Amino acid sequence: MENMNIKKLAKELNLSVSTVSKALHDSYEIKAETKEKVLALAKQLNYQPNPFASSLRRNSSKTIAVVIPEIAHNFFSLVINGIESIAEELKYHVLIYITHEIPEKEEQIIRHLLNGRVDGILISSSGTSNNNAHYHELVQKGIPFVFFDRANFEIDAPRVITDDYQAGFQATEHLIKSQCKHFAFLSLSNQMTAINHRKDGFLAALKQYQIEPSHVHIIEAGTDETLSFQIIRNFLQPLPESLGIFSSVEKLAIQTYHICKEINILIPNQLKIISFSNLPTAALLNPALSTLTQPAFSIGKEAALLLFQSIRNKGKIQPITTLPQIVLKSTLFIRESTKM
Amino acid sequence: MENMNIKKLAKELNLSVSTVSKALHDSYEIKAETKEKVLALAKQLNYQPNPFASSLRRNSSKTIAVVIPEIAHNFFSLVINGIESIAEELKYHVLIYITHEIPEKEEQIIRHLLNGRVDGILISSSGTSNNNAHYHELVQKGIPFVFFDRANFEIDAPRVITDDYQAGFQATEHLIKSQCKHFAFLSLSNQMTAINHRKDGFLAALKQYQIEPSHVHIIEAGTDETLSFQIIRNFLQPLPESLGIFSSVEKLAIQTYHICKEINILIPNQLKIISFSNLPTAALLNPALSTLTQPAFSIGKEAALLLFQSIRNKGKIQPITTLPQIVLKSTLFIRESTKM
DNA sequence: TTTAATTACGAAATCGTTTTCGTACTCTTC
DNA sequence: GAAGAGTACGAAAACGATTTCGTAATTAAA
Repeated sequence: MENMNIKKLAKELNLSVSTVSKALHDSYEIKAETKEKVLALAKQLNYQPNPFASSLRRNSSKTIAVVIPEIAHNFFSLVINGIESIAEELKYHVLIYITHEIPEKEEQIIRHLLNGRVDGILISSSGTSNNNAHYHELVQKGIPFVFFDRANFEIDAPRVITDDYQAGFQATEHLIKSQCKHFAFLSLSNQMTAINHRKDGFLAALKQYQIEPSHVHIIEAGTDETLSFQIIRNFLQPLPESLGIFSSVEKLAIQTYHICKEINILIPNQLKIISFSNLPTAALLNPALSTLTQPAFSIGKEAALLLFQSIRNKGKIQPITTLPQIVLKSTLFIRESTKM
Repeated sequence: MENMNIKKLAKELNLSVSTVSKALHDSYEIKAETKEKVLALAKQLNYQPNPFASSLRRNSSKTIAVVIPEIAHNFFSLVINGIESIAEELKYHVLIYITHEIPEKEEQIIRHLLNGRVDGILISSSGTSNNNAHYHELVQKGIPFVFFDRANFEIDAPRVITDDYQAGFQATEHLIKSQCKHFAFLSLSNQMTAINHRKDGFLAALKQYQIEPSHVHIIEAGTDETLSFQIIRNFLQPLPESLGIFSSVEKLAIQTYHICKEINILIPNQLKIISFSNLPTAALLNPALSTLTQPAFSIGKEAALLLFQSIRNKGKIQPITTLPQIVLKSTLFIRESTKM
């Protein structure tokens, strides 16, 4: 009795394979009595259908993929939590792929997923916007996908994002009102939509308050750890007067903290800093870090819901509707790192 | 040309399906010229074999599962990073399942995976040791699995763990030498092997230094967030004199920090604390947190390597060998939270 | 009583691969 | 030139489910 399968089950029951299959799927063709017998023996013999045979025949995998730049990152792991909460409920399986912020890696992963292994994909893009071919291939193949956080706006796919522009504006306004004179925006690259929206908000606020352009600094630190350390350190030496930093991602804020500790810059006296972050310890840092916190869990949940909606609608006639775009709000937490 | 498959490919090439399949797998039966033609057209038409048909026939899925208590947790996400690094190299896919620390959930997940969806499983157990039936079923079905961090020692499966006893001893010794008088161990439950080993090390150190048993406190805070907050808060009021806390997990240490902030307990003056933790911001906390840091990435890597070894050996005659158990060392970082 | 519909099941095709055979054909070798 | 070995391919049987179609047996309708 090494492996149970539907054939053995049928033989044991003196029924045909098709009858058993139908009984297991509660088909109207099978009478209640037979169904009960089948279910009972299936449970007793611990029968579980072979998922590959099933997927092959049905052409659906009950599996989705999550493609993210990194996983050891509070934001993304919280998003996964949200995704999992929905997937688990719908009995879907979740495959994880990590791009390590390498666009080519993302392309390769997406291209691989064209083979039908998954019914849908959730993507937080690592891509530069100049190569969208792989997304178009997904569209062509009819594989549903949803962007979250880092969306590609040139692609017609549903997305769940946050109010990055407004949040950026708000954070910057806060720095301005905290009497900063110089303003720096810490960015990973100028190719990521979410980060660019934050930057736009930053710049808009500075413009509105008529900040001298020479007092505005855009620092592109990149994704390489040691390199970004150097870039930030260089920027801080010599230290601009009354500097207010708006970090677009948590990692760069933490690096800035480390550097300040190392070269004895006092926060918030000499430098104020606010950052996008989902750090559970933001309030416990020395000094407590002011943050813009994204509703990461909800982002995951909403993105998953959108994806499953697309999966369900597949094949059906799509009503001419506006592209689903969900915008969630980040929350501003003012703490000591931006104290006057 | 909706979906490419091997049949269409064969027709296009005027070859049989079997020849094409063999050519794609570089079989010696096919001559070089034919192989080239097949490969060329396959690439041109963007042919990718259907993974389910392949898995069904080969009875292998090129997929592993990772079953963990939670994901929004520095330790586990770093472990996943390690696992992914190996899986990616071997072109395996990684499914993630989260138990939320619920043993029944773990059982259910494992039982589901008996259907052959994955070639192997990496488990950090949420289980109480009194129910091992699902592990035995895995053994019976011949599905390889490896424990990491939270192992079940009653099950004969390879495992990757850390030197929890020694680390616990070392941490406690450090607290003793920092002039603490009372000692508390913060635990999630008394059912998790790794945590119990840490506790054993804790108790052994206290015994060796002849600490009065009435000065030793074991706090089982449980996995529920609000409840554990209360339990810790209650313990700290009134505050035992010269208290040294050894937290077996990061989360409880962070909660302790929050509580101390709230009720104005000064660390390290009134209370010293050291914790197992992979927090990237441990050194930036107020005060900087002394930690025992597990080599999380390596744990993931080693566990994955063991698993793939088991997968490869499957079916082959197992040499009578000792059960693979890899013990990695945690690192002690002494910081301000345990300063005299 | 005949016809039509309904009920409950089974045979067989199908999903897209992989793999086991079988077999023409060429090439040695004695 | 007969036997044996090697080369290069094809036919067909798996893998384990799902689903279409067909059909006996019963019931309902006319």
